[in-house]
Amino acid sequence: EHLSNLLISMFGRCGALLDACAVLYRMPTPTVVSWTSLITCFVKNRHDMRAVQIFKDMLKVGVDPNGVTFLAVFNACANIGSLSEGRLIHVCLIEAGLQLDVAIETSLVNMYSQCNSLEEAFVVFNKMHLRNVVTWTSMIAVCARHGHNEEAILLFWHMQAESVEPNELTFTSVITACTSEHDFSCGRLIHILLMLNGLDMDIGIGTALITMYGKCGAMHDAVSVFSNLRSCNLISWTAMMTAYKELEQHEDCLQLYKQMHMKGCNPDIITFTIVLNACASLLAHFEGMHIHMSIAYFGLETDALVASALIDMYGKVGAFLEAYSLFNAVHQRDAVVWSAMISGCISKGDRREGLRLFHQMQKEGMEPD
RNA sequence: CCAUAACAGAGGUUC
Repeated sequence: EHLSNLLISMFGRCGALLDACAVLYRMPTPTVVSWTSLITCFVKNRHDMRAVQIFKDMLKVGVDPNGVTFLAVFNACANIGSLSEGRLIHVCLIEAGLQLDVAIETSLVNMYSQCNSLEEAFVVFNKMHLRNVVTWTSMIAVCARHGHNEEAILLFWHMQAESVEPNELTFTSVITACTSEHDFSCGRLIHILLMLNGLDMDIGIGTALITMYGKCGAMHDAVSVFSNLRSCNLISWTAMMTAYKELEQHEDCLQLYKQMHMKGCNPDIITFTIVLNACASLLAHFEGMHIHMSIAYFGLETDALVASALIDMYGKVGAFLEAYSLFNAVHQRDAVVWSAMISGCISKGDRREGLRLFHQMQKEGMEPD
């Protein structure tokens, strides 16, 4: 039956869920490992509701879950985001009377935070006797995601105090918290820690650092991190361009865009909006048109994000015909597309047209913000 | 030991 169990998880990896089920149903006496393998299959293929259902079937036929089963099923609850289901299975866990280990408790923490119950996540977290890097990182990331940045930063130092070694994920999460808090001194301190073990050249961490320094106005530091990066990808290029743009170094932003292009790295929606913003600030009509051509080449003209940046750029440089024709070509107009077009009219001095669009926007069911 | 926990980093208009 070890072979059958392996078969189940193998089918799961291939996405052949029906075959996985068939194997289990053909087994004379499926064990807890068989059931758990099947649940894991469904979770991996994002059929989380079904996974929970299978867990219940398993209980019904009298097979007792073990720790691994709970890991899988808490994962499913986390993906569904159903707090009531999660609590119910938490009760099952307690009733099962299993010896809790750090992995089970961490998956509980994660489940509660994914279900938006930071309080319950903390209750579990605070009760834990042993917390490893995954536990701490999970808690830090969750706090940052919920905007509890000070808490995330405090947790990081607490973790240091307990001599748990942070990893790449830990660092990116806590740096993100520093970014949102505009906490330059903490960010710099963490940067120093990173330089001690060479992780400051890691692309993910480096990108987070660039953004942190950019948001804190420390252009010099951002550039130095960028130039020390082990390698570059689209995200790190874009982060650096964003830093330049936000600190009003628009020429440098466009310069970097050209460099990226020369290195053969293709821009995406986010990159385009950033460089278009830079063009708008510089009133660089020609440069903007050039970028517009690239956007058309990639077929991204009617994307709402890109279109609003294009309309904004054309509006600011005074090219209203272009702005208008783009505006008319966008099918999914969100509030930002409308705002970009309306403020284009206003800055041109055409208040009447601006007002007309404002009313038309409401008529089309778009709420102004 | 046949199944085994966090999966992070760049985002547009106006303010």
